[in-house]
Amino acid sequence: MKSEIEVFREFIRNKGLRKTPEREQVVRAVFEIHDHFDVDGLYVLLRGQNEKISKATIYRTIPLLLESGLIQEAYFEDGHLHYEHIYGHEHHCHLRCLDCGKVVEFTEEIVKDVEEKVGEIYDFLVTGHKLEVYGHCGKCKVHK
Amino acid sequence: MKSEIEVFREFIRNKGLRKTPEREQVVRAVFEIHDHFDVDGLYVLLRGQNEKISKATIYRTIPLLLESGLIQEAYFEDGHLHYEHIYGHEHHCHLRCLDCGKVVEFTEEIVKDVEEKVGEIYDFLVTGHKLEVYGHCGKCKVHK
DNA sequence: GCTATTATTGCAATCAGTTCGCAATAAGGA
DNA sequence: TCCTTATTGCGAACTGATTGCAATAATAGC
Repeated sequence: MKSEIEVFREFIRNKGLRKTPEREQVVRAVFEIHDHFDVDGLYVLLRGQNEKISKATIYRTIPLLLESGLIQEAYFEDGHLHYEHIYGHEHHCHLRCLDCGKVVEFTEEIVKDVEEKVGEIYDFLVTGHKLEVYGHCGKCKVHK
Repeated sequence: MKSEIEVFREFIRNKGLRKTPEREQVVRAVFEIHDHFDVDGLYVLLRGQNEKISKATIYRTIPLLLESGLIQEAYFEDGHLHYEHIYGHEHHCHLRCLDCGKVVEFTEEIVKDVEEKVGEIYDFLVTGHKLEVYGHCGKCKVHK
């Protein structure tokens, strides 16, 4: 299996774009965070590692990461999008606590069947799905 | 079954808030749109009906509609959230075309089972879910 | 019904996240 | 190595959403 940086380089080359240290630093940072992240989180992480990079460049790199399939949008919260890297990870869904914001990941095979079924019925070439289950976690539901 | 405006009035009363024509106009508009909507859409609709209302008031009313269970967030697109009214509608999921943005609604009972199962495993009191399946619709997949 | 209290509204100012214009820089082909 | 031009960083600008405040109007009490 190719490493994420290899996948990225191949993507960049195929698009006729240029390989730059800034873009590769973003890729590295994204796969260093084993959790959901946002643009500011990446910025703080990279700056903390003494990398010279501007927020504008991170913003400009995100669409490349999405298009290359290395990351995907996870959810919208606190006024901005949060992402997660997906390359090399099996697909998973999110279980979110509406009170404390805690997010648990789980996998559920059966949703694949739903994808297939729905795709056939509505004549879609289905490429993926996003399932978020929400409610109140163990700690928070006590007070309800 | 209570009408949406009755549900809203009851909610407002229980919260000790005031019944105002502006808020009720928003409720009416929301249930007049049988599709996904955003704040600007509501604003344009109401202004087109010669209702005097400010965007600030619509923004301030949205959380009330969410809390009362009349609407829910549907998806984030074009830099802002889109909502849909849910009171009086059976739950449904979305199938979205990544190319043209077309959204089809479908219902799938089996996701209820997933909710229950996941809730038990992770000790959550599950209250709902959001499932979005995406891919390329009949028209758009031709060009792929 | 009238009055007093105070929640709500509308407006404009503000804020936060994101995008964009532009000059300086640097990647990569010739 | 040179040349072309994509990319970067900076700050300004933009967009959606929130907030402070004076004017307004909904309700509770009389």
